[in-house]
Amino acid sequence: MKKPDIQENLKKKGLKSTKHRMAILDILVKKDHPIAAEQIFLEMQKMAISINLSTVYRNLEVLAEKNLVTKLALSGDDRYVYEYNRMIHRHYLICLGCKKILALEDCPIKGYEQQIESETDYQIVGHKLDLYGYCPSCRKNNS
Amino acid sequence: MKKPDIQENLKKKGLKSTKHRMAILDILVKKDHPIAAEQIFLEMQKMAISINLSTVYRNLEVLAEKNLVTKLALSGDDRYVYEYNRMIHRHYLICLGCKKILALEDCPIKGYEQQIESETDYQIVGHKLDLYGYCPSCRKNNS
DNA sequence: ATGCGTGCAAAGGCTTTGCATCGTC
DNA sequence: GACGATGCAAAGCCTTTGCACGCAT
Repeated sequence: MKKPDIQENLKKKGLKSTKHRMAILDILVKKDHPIAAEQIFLEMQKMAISINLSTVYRNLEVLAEKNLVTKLALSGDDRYVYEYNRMIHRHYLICLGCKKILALEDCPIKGYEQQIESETDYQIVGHKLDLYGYCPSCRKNNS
Repeated sequence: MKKPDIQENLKKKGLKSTKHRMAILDILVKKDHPIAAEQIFLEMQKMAISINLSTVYRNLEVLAEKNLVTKLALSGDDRYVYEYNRMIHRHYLICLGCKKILALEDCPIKGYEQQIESETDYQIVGHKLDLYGYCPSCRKNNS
């Protein structure tokens, strides 16, 4: 995504376009998997952008509130990870060896939500599905 | 589950049967949904069992290590929840209104894991599926 | 008797917040 | 110029840990 698009995005949501905010969104847009606040912080340092970790958190909070970013609690890591909200329904495949996260785009439970809705009388608004396992290189090292 | 069974369970795993440990297991066995360490702590106080919160955590850790208990990170709550390990594959339906957790026993993604295994060359060892929505009573109050 | 279990207090890690200052609109 | 954004430091929350004491086997 280009810089003007990001600015446009922020404007639409009523958020100011600061260099910090844009850089955070830019980093997230370029990642195809969720990352922790600290990783964003470190990437910004690499990019020679001076920022405070609490500012990262505050921006992530606002961006999540405006639905530009999604905040996730995946197992296997005890902190939150964040990703750019592509408005695509996604699942994750997490390697228990190296903690690498892969995004999966297809969803096997379309019909399941409806089934549960009728069974429980809940209104289902979403779901979270993560797969756990070992990636090819961790499989080699373990066996 | 009866007290002797719990003791037997602990013994088999090489764990001493202290009154604390047995009470924690007993509480978890009786719950049909996962709860936080603090809730266990509070229930024990109600039962007039004096215990320190860190002891609760330490016991949960050992019990999870021995696979008698499962430690879960569900979204919507920023702390861990624990449940007795019934050796049943389970999913959860979490009410976004009142945070109530319902356990679901059927699993819609049996074949999906295999599909992903062949697609990604990962070795899949498990998955986590949670549904989110609003329970009947929260539906009423919101609408 | 030995080693695991416990209480207490303190530390740890991630995240949030208060306050004064700075930057964007 | 107004109000949101930021840095810094401190606090908050959940969880873990060190150490001395107590209890189950």
